[in-house]
Amino acid sequence: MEKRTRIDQVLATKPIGEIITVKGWVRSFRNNQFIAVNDGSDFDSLQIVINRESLSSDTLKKIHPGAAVGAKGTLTESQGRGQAVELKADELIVYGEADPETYPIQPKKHTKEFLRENAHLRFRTNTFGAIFRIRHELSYAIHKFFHERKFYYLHSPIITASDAEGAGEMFRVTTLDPNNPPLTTDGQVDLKKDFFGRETNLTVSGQLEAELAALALGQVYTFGPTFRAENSHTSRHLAEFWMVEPEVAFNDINDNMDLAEDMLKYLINYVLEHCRKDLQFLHNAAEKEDSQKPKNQRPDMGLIDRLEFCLEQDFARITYTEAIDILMNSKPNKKKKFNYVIEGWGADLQSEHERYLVEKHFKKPVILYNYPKDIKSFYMKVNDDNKTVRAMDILFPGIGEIIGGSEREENLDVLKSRMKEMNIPMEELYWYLDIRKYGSCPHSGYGLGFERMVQFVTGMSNIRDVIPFPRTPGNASF
RNA sequence: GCCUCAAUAGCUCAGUUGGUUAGAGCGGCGGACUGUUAAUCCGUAGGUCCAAGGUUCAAGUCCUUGUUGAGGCGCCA
Repeated sequence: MEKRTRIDQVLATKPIGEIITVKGWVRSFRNNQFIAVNDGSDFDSLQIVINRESLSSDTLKKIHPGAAVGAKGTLTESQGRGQAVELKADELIVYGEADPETYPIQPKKHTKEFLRENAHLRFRTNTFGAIFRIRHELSYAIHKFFHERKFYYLHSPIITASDAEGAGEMFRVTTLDPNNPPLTTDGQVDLKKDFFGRETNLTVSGQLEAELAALALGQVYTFGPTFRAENSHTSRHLAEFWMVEPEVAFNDINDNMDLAEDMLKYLINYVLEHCRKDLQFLHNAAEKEDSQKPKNQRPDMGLIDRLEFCLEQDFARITYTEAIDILMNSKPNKKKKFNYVIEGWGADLQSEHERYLVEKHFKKPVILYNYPKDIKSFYMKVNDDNKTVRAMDILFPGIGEIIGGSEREENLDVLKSRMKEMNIPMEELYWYLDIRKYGSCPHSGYGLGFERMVQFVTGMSNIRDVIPFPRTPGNASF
């Protein structure tokens, strides 16, 4: 059969009267006559109208949802109502059958949980087609945003030797035989005999490496997989996820917040402009689902309205201290409705507090900054008050923390004493300290959880539904 | 890691105080149908009630343990 024309092109250009060939997968077969074929290039399918007499009954029997087909014929204006054009097929080939007795994706409503167990096939549904097209556009938009601003894409290593970052539990990387590892004379596993001659792990963050590059290239960003061996069971955690980490020399905490807010708005706007059909479907599907819920659990806004609202609003920017004041004076705190009642300054904010600030008090994205130094990482710049550090977290409705970042401590002595306080081994991170020794300067950066961004933009409540093959504790299928 | 809930047909679920042969919708299969929109109509098949143990005359239903899933918390992005 001839080369195919993509269905998105057919629908966009509508070359009526021309003979074209399309190839894709059957979504439905109606009235023994109409085949909805989707090739993934567009949310919409193309209706193929077959001539039953010209097809063998053998071929007809093979047309079922999920089958791969090719059709050649004349594009015509549709006589029916649901579509502008359709393809009158003269030839139809079934490339691959899909036995309806066993094919799990039938034209009916399936739950997200069921489709998650069939993650290899869920791309063929409307919902996941839309999600993964949007995921692509979003990752493209990230590169576009940074490229337009003269950032360099830095490929930070996946395998790292430092286990000193304190960013979470790590996955060990080894080629040693677990049943029979080489031992030292005192009976310990001899890591000198391991592949790299030392203990290695999968990266938990590209930040430290990004800092090295930023202090020469000026502004860089990483965008790659990140691994955390935390035993997290929530709808917003994965063991393998993708993170975007810009790092900019000479930026202070305020520049950092500006960059993050600009980026988030750019991404939201990009998706609104480029993924309209997919977004509209997800918007409608969510609306339908929400209408089943009790009134107090329904969101105030639909998906698209929520995204547009985010674009129009300046994000609220408040210090940790101001946040504590708001929370101390809040109804749920006074009435002890919080599981963790805020007693005073210094308390770590729980997700219920973050959710109150974002969803009840401000009702828009919130940037919290200047946290107590005791609850934050060693590399964050200590303020003059010597009590707080220039950390910032961006909180989104429904998602929680979507970005975490800071201005970095560029003063060698202060950094060293912070590392000492927090038991971070300095010898191992000599290269990180060298940056403060030679040509140190103020610099800032943050990490964006890419899947959390996809979650926000698609309105998916579970992070496992916005990554093709989710890795979570006890699950690495596919 | 902690807490809560769930598991019944391919899917989504119902199944009363423990009581005869386990129910529906969708999907499947067979048939009808040349303007359908997850088509419709008629007919039909389909079950190790998550697993193991226990209580009982009797367990889908009660108890214990385990497995898997969902939600919440912590860790964070």
